[in-house]
Amino acid sequence: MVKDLETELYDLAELFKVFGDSTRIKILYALFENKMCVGDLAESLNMTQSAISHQLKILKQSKLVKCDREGKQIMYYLADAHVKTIIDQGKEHIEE
Amino acid sequence: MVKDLETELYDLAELFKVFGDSTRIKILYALFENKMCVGDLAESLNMTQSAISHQLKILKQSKLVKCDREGKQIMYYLADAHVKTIIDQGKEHIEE
DNA sequence: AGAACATATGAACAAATGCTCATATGTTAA
DNA sequence: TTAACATATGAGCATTTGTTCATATGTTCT
Repeated sequence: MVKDLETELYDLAELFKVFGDSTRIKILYALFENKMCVGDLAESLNMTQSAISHQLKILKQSKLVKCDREGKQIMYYLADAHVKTIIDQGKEHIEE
Repeated sequence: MVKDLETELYDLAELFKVFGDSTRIKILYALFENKMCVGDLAESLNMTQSAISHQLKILKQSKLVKCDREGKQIMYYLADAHVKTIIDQGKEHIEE
């Protein structure tokens, strides 16, 4: 799938914008270890269910997380290894 | 330098926020090849000198770029290899 | 010193963003 | 089918953000 450079850089910025929010980073970080449901994420981050759900929607649209329903709950998990790699690279930059 | 997790994740989000803007990504991309002065960046991206200068300030504060004065001009360049690595990882995620 | 060039900066404004609140949707169990 | 639980969603609001405009700062050359 070929895109012109302008579009590619725009999409890149859109992707990083998703990483560029504390709540979303915390969600992703929480999902490093285990998959989690919305309620547990909310409790874990001490935020409302609604706030978390809104952010999960953005993460899902960006294909950073995926989810499966398990009964009443919907379990969220990291979509692929890039997520962790990108965050780790960011960490390295900071820790200098 | 040790930080608690909360702070570390906050700083991470702040870093990615910097990557999360088209103008700044375009600037960084332009600097992949050569160091450039403010005026040339502005012309290259077809934006005003002021707009570019404001964004360069943010990039500099985040230590993503550095600069040296060369006569009347101030040459900007990527601060380190992480910048390119992070952008490349983002690209990989998108190109799937 | 003064003119010309290059960059930085602050205020102001419009657009984007994240949270809250209320409510809708969807699932399970009685 | 109804109640209870789990998640999603839309509108509204306050905050943040990026650009523009005007102007300040800094450098070079005459």
